[in-house]
Amino acid sequence: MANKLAAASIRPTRQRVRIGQILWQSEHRHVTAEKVYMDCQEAGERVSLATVYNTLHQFRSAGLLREVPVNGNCVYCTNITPHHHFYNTETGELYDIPQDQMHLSQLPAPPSGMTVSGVDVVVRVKPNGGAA
Amino acid sequence: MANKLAAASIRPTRQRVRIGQILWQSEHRHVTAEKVYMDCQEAGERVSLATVYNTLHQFRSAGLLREVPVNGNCVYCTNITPHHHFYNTETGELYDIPQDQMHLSQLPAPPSGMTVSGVDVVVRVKPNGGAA
DNA sequence: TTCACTGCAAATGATTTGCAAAGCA
DNA sequence: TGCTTTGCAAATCATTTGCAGTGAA
Repeated sequence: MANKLAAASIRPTRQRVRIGQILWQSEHRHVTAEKVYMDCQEAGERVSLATVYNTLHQFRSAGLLREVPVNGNCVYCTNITPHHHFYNTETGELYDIPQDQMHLSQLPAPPSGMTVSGVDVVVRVKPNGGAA
Repeated sequence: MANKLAAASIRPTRQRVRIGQILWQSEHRHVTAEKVYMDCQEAGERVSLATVYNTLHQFRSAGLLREVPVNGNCVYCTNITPHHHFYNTETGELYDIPQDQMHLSQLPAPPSGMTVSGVDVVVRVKPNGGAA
């Protein structure tokens, strides 16, 4: 983990290493600052919320995390490979859509003077059993 | 305008009618509550910010407005026809992408028990002259 | 040792809410 | 007239920031 951070030019402090371990300990995850903070608490790690926010921002700036464009709170995705999301509008949960399961063709030309820096596709879904 | 609101089962109060006029007075627009509030002020209309927020929510619930999935503040789009957006990551501005200029194929099946209720595509762009 | 990082708590900004007064059907 | 809506300001919620103490190189 320290190497991973160092490779991204981020000084591997204890807090950052721990947060990194929590983020990438298992499968890809979708987290909020609050969630990471709680995970730290549970892991017995003493980290302040402010530091969690700072760290997530740094990780994102360094390209270690992706921010998912969903209204409301900041949600970060630990999967930085190209992919998209299903967004459960009832619960706010996110599920990955592997890139190869979605095809985007005919990307239009951006406004003049602009360069495309990324594309986010959010497929809104809702439980069909829930509301009649 | 009163008819439009009535058709959506929204009681056409003076404030709502005025807000509606401001929203749909011209071309399609992308607005925040704050923006609408300022427009009201300029138009000499006495409406409180809270009412603007409430009204925008109602209009959205009624399907008269679309919410654009961009992190940060709530942005509403007066164009409710299917379309997508360019998102200027430097300024936060949005530009419509007509539906026919973007093709989405192979929409993957949603998680079991879920129904797709909509798809949002946000193409992030940035000025290419800006930062070297 | 030095400068970056962290923690705390207060500050901020956007949005919501409670309650009394006013408006629409 | 009765019930909905509005307005104001205070309350919330998520996130950021200032500053003094702590830690990494």
